Amino acid sequence: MSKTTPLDAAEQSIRLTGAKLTRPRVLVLSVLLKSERALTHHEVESRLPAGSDVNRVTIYRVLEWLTEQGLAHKIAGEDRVWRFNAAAHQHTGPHAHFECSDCGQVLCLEPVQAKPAVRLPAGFRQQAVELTVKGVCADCGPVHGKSRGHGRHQH
Amino acid sequence: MSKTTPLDAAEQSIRLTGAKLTRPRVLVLSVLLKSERALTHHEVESRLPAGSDVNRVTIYRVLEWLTEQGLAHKIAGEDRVWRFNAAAHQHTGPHAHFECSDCGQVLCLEPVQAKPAVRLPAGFRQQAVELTVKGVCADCGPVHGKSRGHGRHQH
DNA sequence: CCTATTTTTGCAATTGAGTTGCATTTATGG
DNA sequence: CCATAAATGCAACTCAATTGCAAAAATAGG
Repeated sequence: MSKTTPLDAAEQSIRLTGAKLTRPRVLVLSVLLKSERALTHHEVESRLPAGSDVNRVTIYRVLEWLTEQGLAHKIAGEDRVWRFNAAAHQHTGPHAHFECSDCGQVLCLEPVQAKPAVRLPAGFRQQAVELTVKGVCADCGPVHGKSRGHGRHQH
Repeated sequence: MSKTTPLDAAEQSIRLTGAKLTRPRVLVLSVLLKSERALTHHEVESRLPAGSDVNRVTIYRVLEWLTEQGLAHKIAGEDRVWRFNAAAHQHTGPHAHFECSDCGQVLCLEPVQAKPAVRLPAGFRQQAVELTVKGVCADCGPVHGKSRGHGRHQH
């Protein structure tokens, strides 16, 4: 009953795509799997095991590839920076994200039940609905009393 | 009962801010007012009257300024390009956008009635909800029968 | 195990939206 | 008309992301 580590999970998922199993792919995917929120390219880079020495461009390409394979999900934030999260965290149906207007962090929210019907102009075809809640995350918000000692802003 | 032109409307709105009434501001705002959809910086630039000769940077700055003044609204698209539309088109309440996955065009949709309640994690504060419908716009969609003769894609 | 073949990587250079510093010009108040 | 604060124009810059191409893996087949 050994728990599967993110690394194992990553390796497994990548094998299933039929493409080559490479170190950068495994490492990047396992970084995504370990995070509960969507990560920027830089965040992924800095969370790679020390000395992994994976090229910047390779990270971009792996991230892109993971998205194509459906193993990751790509989110455009207000700061024009892509963020990625592992598809394991994905919900189907209408997708909801939270975006912090202070630090820019993005995370997936529970799927919404009441999918609001939107009226599209004639000739328009709907493919997906995305709901983004903007606000302030716990780290950036006003600390009333509790004083959690971190609050690292990213801007 | 002479109809107010976009130019007049633009001039009026800008006067009301109390700031200087300048040619670039009037021209840019009137371009936004004339468009029913959100425009990128480049679209604004190319729609300025021939020979207006307004600097690229000035357009950025005017667009930014209009947003600060509440005269325009800034939207981040999947293609990491800002789009702006005149605030006259704005609705209050939960905001809905349509984004074409083909040409990237963004436009405002009628406000949604059923604001879906989303459950945020503890410590998170909600400021705004934005609903984005992704799909294919009339110009990019399959032309079944009608054959409208334009369909200019932008990618 | 070794080699052929195809993918991936790494590196360097490039793109393109958006920004900044600073000198010059312009709108407006007196 | 003049002073002056505010905008503009210009050039250079930032920074995420992309591209071309040669070098380096990863699998398939022997």
